Amino acid sequence: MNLKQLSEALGLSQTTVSRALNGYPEVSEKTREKVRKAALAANYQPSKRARSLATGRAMAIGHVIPVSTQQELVNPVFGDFIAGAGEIYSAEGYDMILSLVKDSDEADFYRDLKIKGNVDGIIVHGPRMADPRIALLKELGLPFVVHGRASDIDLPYDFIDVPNITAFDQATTHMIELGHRRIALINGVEDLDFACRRRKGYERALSRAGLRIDPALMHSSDMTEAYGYNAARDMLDTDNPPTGFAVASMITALGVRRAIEERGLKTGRDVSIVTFDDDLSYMRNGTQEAPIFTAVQSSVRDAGRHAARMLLDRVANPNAPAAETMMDCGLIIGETTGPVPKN
Amino acid sequence: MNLKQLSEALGLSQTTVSRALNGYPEVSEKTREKVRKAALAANYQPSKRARSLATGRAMAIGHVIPVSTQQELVNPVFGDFIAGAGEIYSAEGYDMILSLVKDSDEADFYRDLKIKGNVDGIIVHGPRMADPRIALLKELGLPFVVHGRASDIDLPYDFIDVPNITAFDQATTHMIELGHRRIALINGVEDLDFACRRRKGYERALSRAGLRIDPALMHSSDMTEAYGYNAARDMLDTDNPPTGFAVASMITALGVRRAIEERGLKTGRDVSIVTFDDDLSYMRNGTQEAPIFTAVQSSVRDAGRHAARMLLDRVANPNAPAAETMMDCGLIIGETTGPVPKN
DNA sequence: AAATTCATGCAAAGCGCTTTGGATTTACTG
DNA sequence: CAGTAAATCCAAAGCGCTTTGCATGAATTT
Repeated sequence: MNLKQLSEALGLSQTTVSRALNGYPEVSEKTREKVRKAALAANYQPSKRARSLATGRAMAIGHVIPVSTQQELVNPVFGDFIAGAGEIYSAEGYDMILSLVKDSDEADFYRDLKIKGNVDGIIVHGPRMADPRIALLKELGLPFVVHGRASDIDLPYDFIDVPNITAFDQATTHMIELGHRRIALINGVEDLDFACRRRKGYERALSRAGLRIDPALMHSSDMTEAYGYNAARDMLDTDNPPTGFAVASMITALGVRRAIEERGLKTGRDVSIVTFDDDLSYMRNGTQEAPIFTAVQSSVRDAGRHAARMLLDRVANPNAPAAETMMDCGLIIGETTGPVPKN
Repeated sequence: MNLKQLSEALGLSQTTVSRALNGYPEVSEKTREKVRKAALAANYQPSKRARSLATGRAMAIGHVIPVSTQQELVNPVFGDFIAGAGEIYSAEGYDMILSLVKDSDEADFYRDLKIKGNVDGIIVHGPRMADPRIALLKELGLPFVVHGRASDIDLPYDFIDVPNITAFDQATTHMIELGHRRIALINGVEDLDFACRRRKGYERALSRAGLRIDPALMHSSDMTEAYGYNAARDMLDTDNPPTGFAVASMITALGVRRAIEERGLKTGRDVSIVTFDDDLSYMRNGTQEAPIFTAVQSSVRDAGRHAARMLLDRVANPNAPAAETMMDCGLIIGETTGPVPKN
């Protein structure tokens, strides 16, 4: 059933039927109601393809997920971010198009995306320091919102981020206040902007407390469970092990805990952990029960919702001034931190 | 730059240019080469919208991800599955459209998908027992591949699955052979087909060994970390605790381990765990280093790749006989299992 | 009653591509 | 060299929708 058939069945022109269905004022309420009923009865849905060709709007948003070439790692936060964004899209009648792109050939990919015109806008994931994508997208005129931020960029652009510096300052300071002096940082890959900021926050807290920044205590890699385990194990097995860990993700923190427990130590008593917690749906920490990990927490799902709204606004209004959203990020105290042990 | 402009610039008709670019034989190699070069130089890409309207093919595959209404839980395996599938799609020029749908209004959703025509086929995720979606999709004539399987359905349909029964039989038998007699099952939600099968495998192994099937040792819920912890804790705190756990996902198994260690017990010595392991990229178990968890393992990313290929085949050839693919699933021995402790 | 506005509906022109059916040119046969 | 087949290209008709520009008749005003 298409428009033509429906309009013939109704004895109306395609124009009128189309207008009736799309809420244009040039059609009487009586006709509109009649058309609506007929459409419902005939199970009529306008073809997305035809519609978007005619309107020039794709009614779709692209999510471009960079896949790090070495590891082929998919960041576990994407699932929840996308779930959040998807809620908004489907409420607004937008499709979500997902593309996983090797970080090597991203530039071409964006260019093609614009030309092929199958999306109205995109969400940029995993921004790096001074990320070149931002200038490119601006130049292409393809609406976008960055999930995260890219430092050292002059252009104004839309982004939504968590206060990473503050968060890791807070996390580190919390341990400092508990008496910890040797605090390790188990960070993500530091050409990613968020990781860089977390490191800055960590360093700021140490400096404020007059503590030395020790490169031997700072690690940076893809945030897997194994990485957390390995990094923690190596540091714990030295002569002068850290008593606290600031960790960039729950998954990695689980690995850290594994290393701690394996050494016969007790997390929270012998060694403390504060982690960043994206509030992943299958790994809730304190949302339904008492928190396990002491953590700086911010819901990535909420971020997804918010980012989607920002992008749809941008699509609707390309010339509005750039919007910058900062998510809330609170320290929640769980069982993985405690006063530094005396010895 | 569109077809018309390009063809005018070349002094050729749109037909010829289109044919040249799409590899039709009616155009000389010389012309084709000339056209190709011009297209490249002008950065020409055919509009996806227009093309799919003309051809009737959307060049897009839909992934419909059911979101359980209570928990709003996104199964962490989707990320990797989609990463695998995405590789294939992009190699074949297909887009991937993701939709998260509340399991309540799925039927309508599929119907609309077909009518609106924005996908050529879909992957069905999270099949339940006797899942009604399969009959519906057959009836709609929308090509699909099921990730998993739905029991009790007579119709032939394409699916890719892991041998869940065998896998959990094997996992359970492994512990039985180590002397365990009280083995708990920490399963997913059992109206999902895969969970039901895993339970069958578990029960089969127990029965074969002449062990009693004890409902008190069988739990079923959304596979979160907290669920694993809670279920294990409750059972371990009884008078007659299990000495082994068969667990349906790594995430949940992490929770089980947490409960074990918290009780001052050592995993693998005092209590054993065998888990199902989807080989998630951020939680590798034995792929790069010695395995931590004893597990029945099957790469969900590979499954994604394979499912995508199956679906594209189906789209190309709607009347081929139904294809059923069974993934490999091997038991890998890690450190979380050991002989039952004597006491 | 004539002049003006408003409400309602229509025909037709795109949107940018693919593809059908034909026309024209070139190459090949006997 | 005429006659046929093959190669090469083109004009134009869709695909299913939105939207522009008009036409019609009803309602309102003077």
